[in-house]
Amino acid sequence: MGRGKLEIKKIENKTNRQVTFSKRRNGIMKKAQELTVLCDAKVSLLMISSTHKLYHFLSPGVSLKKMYDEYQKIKGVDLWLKHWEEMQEEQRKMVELNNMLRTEISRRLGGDLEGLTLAELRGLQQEMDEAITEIRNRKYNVIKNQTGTTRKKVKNLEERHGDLLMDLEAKFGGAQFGTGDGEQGNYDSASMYGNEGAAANLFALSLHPY
Amino acid sequence: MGRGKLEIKKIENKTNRQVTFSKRRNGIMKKAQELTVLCDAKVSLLMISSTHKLYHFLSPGVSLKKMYDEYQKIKGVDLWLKHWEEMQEEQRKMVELNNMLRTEISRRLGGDLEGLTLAELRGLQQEMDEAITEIRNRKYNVIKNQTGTTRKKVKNLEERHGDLLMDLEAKFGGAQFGTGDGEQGNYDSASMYGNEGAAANLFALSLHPY
DNA sequence: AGCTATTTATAAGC
DNA sequence: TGCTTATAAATAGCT
Repeated sequence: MGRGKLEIKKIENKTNRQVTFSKRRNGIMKKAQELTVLCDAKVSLLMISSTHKLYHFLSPGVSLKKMYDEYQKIKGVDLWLKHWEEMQEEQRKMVELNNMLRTEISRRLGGDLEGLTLAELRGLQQEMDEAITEIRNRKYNVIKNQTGTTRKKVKNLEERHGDLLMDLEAKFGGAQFGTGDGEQGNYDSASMYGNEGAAANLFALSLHPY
Repeated sequence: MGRGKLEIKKIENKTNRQVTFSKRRNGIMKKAQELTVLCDAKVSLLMISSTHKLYHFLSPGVSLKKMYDEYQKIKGVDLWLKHWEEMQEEQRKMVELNNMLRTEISRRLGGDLEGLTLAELRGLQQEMDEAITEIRNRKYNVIKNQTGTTRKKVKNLEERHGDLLMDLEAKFGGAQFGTGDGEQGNYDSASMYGNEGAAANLFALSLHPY
């Protein structure tokens, strides 16, 4: 209706579209209101414009929630409950996964070993031995790349000392050389080049269940 | 519009009211559809007749719940939305925690070590060394308590062999004796007492982010 | 459910 | 946005 017939397809001119939205919005709201009064009907009308503004009509004496409840009763699906339950299930799975991860860590800290078979224990130990090799390599790598602007000579000494330690540890594959009291002093002097702090708490993650 | 002007007030004649509802219902649905297409708007239209029948229109690509959410956001928060957001926040925290746990495990498998300082690496290695001692003890404990109804003699032999291995490993603090190929056969024979299977997959937890 | 005289809604222009 | 007006659409009352 109007001066010319309008084809029902998206109005590309933005201003035009907004004007038409405004006019038709009022029109449809009036229709909704009339339907409510004339036919004693309950109407809920929500409209969101392309500019994300919301307009709505709701028959007097009804709440939007009641309308949706009726809708759900008739359609047989409780939208809220469905979403709620899906979310809870997701949460449950995540807690479960979380606990598995905690157990994994705990085992790598020497706990939670009771349920494991011999083969499992052996696998675990092997994994950890291999990992320790990685950590040891990384450790010496850090020492080597320690960048101090001063005391370069000390650094070089430590580097050579580090190489020596690495050789020893590689030969015996054990932890004694990396963590014993014997070279504690040497490592601390390496730490002085910028890596002080935080170490004690880094792995203090609580292992209690969520 | 029509043969005569209609006053906007409830139509008392029941049949007439139903007919008018039917006609106008179609009209308003068409209007909603046109508004959707012409103006690129999202429209939700629910109508419940005086005979409790429900009719509705919903713009394509929109869910009723989304419309409702937007409405609630603008009109003020109701309990559902509040709970919903709380739940999402909880979920977010859990994902974060999960990723921290994964990193912890990954580090204990020899990965993700790049960001760590020397002191942190040293702490990590020490933790793992101590844990391995626990695992080793547990391992020999399992061997000792292996309960077989038959082949007791073999068990005893293995027990003694286990003690010997424990002594050796304790002396050198390394993994060579616990995981090398050398005694693989002996350990497998211990496994025969009832702990077969599952070992290979136990620690195969995926480490990809949730 | 059709028909159609009439009322309404609204497109285009200002 | 608001007003005007020519014209398209919707529909009341009837069958």
